[in-house]
Parts: sequence; C-alpha cells; structure tokens
Amino acid sequence: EPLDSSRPQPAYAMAQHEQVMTDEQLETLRRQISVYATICQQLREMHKASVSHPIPFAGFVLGQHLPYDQFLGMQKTTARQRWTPSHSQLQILERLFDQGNGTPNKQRIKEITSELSRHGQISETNVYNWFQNRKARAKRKQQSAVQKDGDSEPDTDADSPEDKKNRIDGGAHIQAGHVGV
Amino acid sequence: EPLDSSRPQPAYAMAQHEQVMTDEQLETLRRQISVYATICQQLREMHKASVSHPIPFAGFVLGQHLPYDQFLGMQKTTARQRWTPSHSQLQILERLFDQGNGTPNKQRIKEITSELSRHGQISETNVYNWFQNRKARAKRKQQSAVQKDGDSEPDTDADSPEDKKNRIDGGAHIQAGHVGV
DNA sequence: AATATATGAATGAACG
DNA sequence: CGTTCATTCATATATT
Repeated sequence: EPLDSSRPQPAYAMAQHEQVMTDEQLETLRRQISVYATICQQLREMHKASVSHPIPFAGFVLGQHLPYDQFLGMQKTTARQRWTPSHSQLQILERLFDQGNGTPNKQRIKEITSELSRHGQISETNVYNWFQNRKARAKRKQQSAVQKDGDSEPDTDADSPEDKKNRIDGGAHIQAGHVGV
Repeated sequence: EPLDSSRPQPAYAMAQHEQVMTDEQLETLRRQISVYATICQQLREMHKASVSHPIPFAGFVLGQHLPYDQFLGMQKTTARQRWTPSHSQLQILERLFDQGNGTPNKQRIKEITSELSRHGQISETNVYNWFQNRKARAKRKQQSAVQKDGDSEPDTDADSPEDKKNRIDGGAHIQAGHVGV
C-alpha cells in the first residue's frame, strides 16, 4: 500500500513548522523508510561482495524488511499493533518448542520472555500466544498428514515455519510451475 | 519489479573469487544503490522535518520481494507459487459463499474440496483460506462503506478507500500484560 | 516499464 | 484448547 496521500485529510498547507501530515501518513512514511533502508543495506552487501556469491538476480530487490519500528534510529511514536518476533527470537522459540514439550507454565514463560527481551520487544502474552499457536498448528498439520492416506487433503489452517520448503508439495495445490532464479 | 531480473546472462557458476556478475550487472547494481540511497536520504529528510510536502511519491513500494534468506543465494530456490481458482471453481465458491453463511466447518470443507477437485487442483487449505479471505474482505468493504456518515462530501468515487482507521486499538500494543495461563 | 490493485497465504491475537 | 478473526506479506493480474 503506497502512501495514501489522497484522503480527505487536513490539507498540507504550506506550514512552516507545524505538523502537516496525518499520523497515518507519518506512519506510512516511517515504514517506507525502513523498507528502503533495508534495500540499501542489502544492495550494499551485494556490492561489497560482488564476487563469490552467484547472487540470484531474479528480483533482487529487497526481501523481508525489518519491522519498521525496529528500524535504526526510529523512535516509535506509533507502534505496530502486532508483535513480530525478530529472527533470533524466533530461532530461540523454535528451539524451545522442539525440546520442551507443550506450552510452558507461567513461571517458565516469564523466564523465556525475560530471555527474549534481550533480542527485542516482547511480552509474556506474546510468548504465550506463540506457543499456543505453534502447538495448535503443528498438531493440525500432523493430523492432516495422517489422513492424507486414502483420500484428500491437508489441514485447514496455516502451517508452521519450517514447512516453507515443503509447502507446495505437501500442502496447498498450486497451478503454475515457473520458479525464479 | 524494479530491477530487471531475468536476463540472458552467463550463469552464475560457482566461482570462488572471481567476478560473477557481468559488468553490465554490476553497473546496474551500482545504479540501484545510488538510487535507493538517494531515496532513503530524501525520506529521512522528509521524516526529520515531518512537515512540508504531501509526499508525492506515488506508490513508494516496490513489487517483487525476495525472502531474506533467499537473498544471499542461500538455500531455497523454491519460489512459492500460489493456487488460483479456475473459473468454474471460483463460480462454485462464490455461489457457496452467497448461500451458506460464514466459513464452512471442517467436514463441509472436505466436501467442497472434493467437489471442486473435479474442476482442477485444489486443497482443503485453499478452500479454507478462500472462505476466510472472502469473508474478511466482504466485511471490510462493507465497513468502509458505512463509515461515510454525515461527514465529508462525495467528491471522489469513494469505492475502495481502504480505511484502516479501525485498529483493534485500545492501546493493545506490543506490550500486553495478561497471560492467560 | 512503472505502478496499482486483487487475492492467496502466513500468523499474532482473540474468542468460546 | 480448538477455532476464528484481523492484519500483514507475497504474488498474480490489471492499468496507465
């Protein structure tokens, strides 16, 4: 979604030192900045190591950008409404999930949250939800995998992270065939 | 898709310390870097002085993304393809949506999937997602249609104003507090 | 080609 | 907990 600059908003009169953009616009702007920041970063990387890597040129423009509020030097006035685990957080969570069986109890959640806090914003609720979802989805996935026997198809909900590569083959049906790179 | 991705270039053989990109590619890359760098700079400027312009940049956002890990030529060359309902499938789905109210339950989904299978590849997940999305989007459409209440005037065609003014809000930001265990 | 929109899918959070 | 909602991401398609 580009900036929705067309909106019955308080016109952007040529003010001098006043706020002319709406909060929403500002928010979008911040997002955009973070996106571009990421792109630049990636491009720089690629350039620096313009050797070695085959550098897949298929659409080499940006990948997942950092949550915009995590963007360097951006003080968040308007926070996202939804928590997104950072890479490291996700890694840890995933690891914990693999070993620990089931949803952690309250105490354990506190610990985990505390630990993960060092890798980014996170609350106990987030941790709790994550485990709940992770478990539910893993279960569902397995369930559908089982019945994938005499008949049809997989589950009815989203899947888990590590499926990303198996998704197509095991999960939803696709139609096209071309693959980038 | 900003950068031209597909180009009849010499494959990126597994070189070690050799130049893998063609000069042309390198050039393009440099150009891209400078372009993005400039954009970022401007955005930062604009942000810093969150005043001024209405932000003219039409659609700041880029199109195609490349998953982060795919970026550095890491694993994953499996681009995701997505399912697309065939015409007849869509027709049936649409009909079902109109009559049946809401998302079908698991059993119903199985039936539907089974039925639609005769019109093309499809999975239960696909069906489930379709109903979810269909419902959500119908809702949003209506919602945004309603909120035009004795307020502003009918200037623009006002048909797809993706209003997102309704956040779950209430400050339920990242930091929640309650843990349900 | 650039960009705008439609829509399938992923996922954090909420609900019963 | 199992389900469902809401939001966002990613990609296919349409428009200019």
